[in-house]
Amino acid sequence: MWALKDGLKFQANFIKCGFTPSIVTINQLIHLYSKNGFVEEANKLFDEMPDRNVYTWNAIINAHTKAQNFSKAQNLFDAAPSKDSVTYNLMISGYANDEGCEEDKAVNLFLQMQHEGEKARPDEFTLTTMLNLVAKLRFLSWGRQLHGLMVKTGNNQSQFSLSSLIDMYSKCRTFHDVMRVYDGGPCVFDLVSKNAMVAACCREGELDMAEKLFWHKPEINDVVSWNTMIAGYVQNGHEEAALDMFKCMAVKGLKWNQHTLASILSACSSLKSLKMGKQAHAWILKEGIMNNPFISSGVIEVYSKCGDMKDAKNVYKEIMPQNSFAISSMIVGYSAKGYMTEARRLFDSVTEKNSVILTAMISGFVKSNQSEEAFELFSKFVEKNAENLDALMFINLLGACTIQATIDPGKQIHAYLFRIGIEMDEVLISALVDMYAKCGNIKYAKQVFYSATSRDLVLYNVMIAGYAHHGHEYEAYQLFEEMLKRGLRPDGVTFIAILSACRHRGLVDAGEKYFSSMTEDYAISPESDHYACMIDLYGRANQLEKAIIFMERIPIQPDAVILGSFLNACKMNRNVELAKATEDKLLQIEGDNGARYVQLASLYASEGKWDEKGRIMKKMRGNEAKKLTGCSWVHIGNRLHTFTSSDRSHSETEALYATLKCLIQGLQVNMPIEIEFL
DNA sequence: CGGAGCATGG
Repeated sequence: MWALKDGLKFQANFIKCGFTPSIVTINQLIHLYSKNGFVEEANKLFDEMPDRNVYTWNAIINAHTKAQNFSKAQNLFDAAPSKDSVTYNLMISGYANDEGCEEDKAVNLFLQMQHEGEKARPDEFTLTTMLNLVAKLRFLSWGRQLHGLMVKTGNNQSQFSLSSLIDMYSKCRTFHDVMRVYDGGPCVFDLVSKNAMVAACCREGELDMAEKLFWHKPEINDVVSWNTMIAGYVQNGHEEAALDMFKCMAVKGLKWNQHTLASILSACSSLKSLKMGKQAHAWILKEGIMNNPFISSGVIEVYSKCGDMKDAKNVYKEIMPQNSFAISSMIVGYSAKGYMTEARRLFDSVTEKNSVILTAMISGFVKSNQSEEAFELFSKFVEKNAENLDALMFINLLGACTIQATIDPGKQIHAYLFRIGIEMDEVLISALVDMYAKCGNIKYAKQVFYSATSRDLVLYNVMIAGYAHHGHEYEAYQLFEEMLKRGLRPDGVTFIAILSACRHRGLVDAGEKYFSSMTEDYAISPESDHYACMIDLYGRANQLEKAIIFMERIPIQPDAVILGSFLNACKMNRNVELAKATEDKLLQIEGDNGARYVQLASLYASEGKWDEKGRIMKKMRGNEAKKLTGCSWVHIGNRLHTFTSSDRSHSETEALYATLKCLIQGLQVNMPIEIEFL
């Protein structure tokens, strides 16, 4: 192929001499120009050609699809006197890779192609492009059909089809099929297929396997291989390993790029490492890659996660355009610091609000315990923007219901989900089950759980926790067994749920059985929640001696969670001496947590040791520990009413206290009570 | 003379 300069020279010459080159030559020139971004030049050549063949049409269509001029490309496609597979493939790949929502056009062209017969039969190029598209859309059933067609037409043996199939099955979240393709493939993999396989393992959380593949013939690894591994570490919470790989890349003489830095920024955010984040930021500025939206939002995310909202804002002001993820990071950052006014102001200033931004604002409200605002914002938004809703936002809203323990908004959201026909995946179903369980309706939780077509570990975990929460320990055990039968491997969260089930009824034997099964059968190392559960269990079963022995055997430094449980166990078993010793340790760790002082104070009060209680309360004031005021609340209609102790601020306070008085009197004389609500 | 695959966000 010519260099661009030679092409231009050649064209100038033939114009000067009045010589007309062959179609093939002009086709090559059109191709050369389009590859270098000279679409206008290519167009001119095309327009002035006396004769054209199918290559000519393909070259000019290619020029326009690559320049994202789809209407022009489509017009040329429609006008082309003859079309072959390449003509179709160009259009399909153009629509498939477009950022807009033109995917259906790619699918329609693919379907149209089936009627073309010999002239334009779908080939390996068509099938890999289509696999790429269904991977992007996560349409597993279409992917399977394309795989079938590939096998039928004998197009499943090349490295291209191999990598596309691995990628498609991996992105459609069926690792089982990835392995089938991998095991059925050839002995030798090219680099792209290898990289696709490493990425698939990382996506599945199979890091050991990913590492094994990566370090097999490491000399062929390229920047993509390294980026894949780094991203895999970050996504699986191994930020330190990612940073090691990042440094190692430089040693091996491989150059970092935007993908590398995007993952590294994400690692810095997770580690809350402002220092490393700033170093990455400096490198990014030097390389001039701030215009990449992944990078700019990543930098903002670092500052915002580290709580440095001043610098986050400075960066935010500099970047243009401000993409949704940058805005979202700012809102989340403000919310985490409790700057809800700033968060709201930024949110209101955004003219084009999409679901990413809305979800950030809603999640900010939920996390700062302003569930009412979250609901209000949602209903306001939903009126004018009903099509722009996604699952994550509903998961946040359901989280708000769970925190408030208010079932009515939860039910409304559930009904709404049905009405808009959103895809009910495991995550959404889990959020619904959790909401119903924590809002007190285990029956609905169960119904939703059994309505799910497939159940993953998280879904089992929330259901088991739901049963435990409601004291249905038998159902919890049964579900745990069912989960094992279906080949799911329990994790630490499962055991917290199952141990809680034991704890509620003081079922010591069962608890001990599950606790040892966790460490021995599943090699899960217990965390403080597990230890706390066991101590609580012994406490409730009035077996303080066992709790004491258990405490001594805990291999980790007891933290506030463990000591808190132990203190409760002492309280339940009326061992004030031991409680006092625990108290000192606890206050050493958590001197600023007011709730601890209250816990201690109530322990002494229950023993009638008023002097001790006074001593603790004094100590609390001395340390300026603050306890959040406990409150009760009730949802009526669309309003939330909250009440704190001896609170008379409610607008209906007189009527409320009158009703309360009436209720108390009714209870005292043991009479049926009739109350009319407003 | 042409067309395809792997790595980065809530």
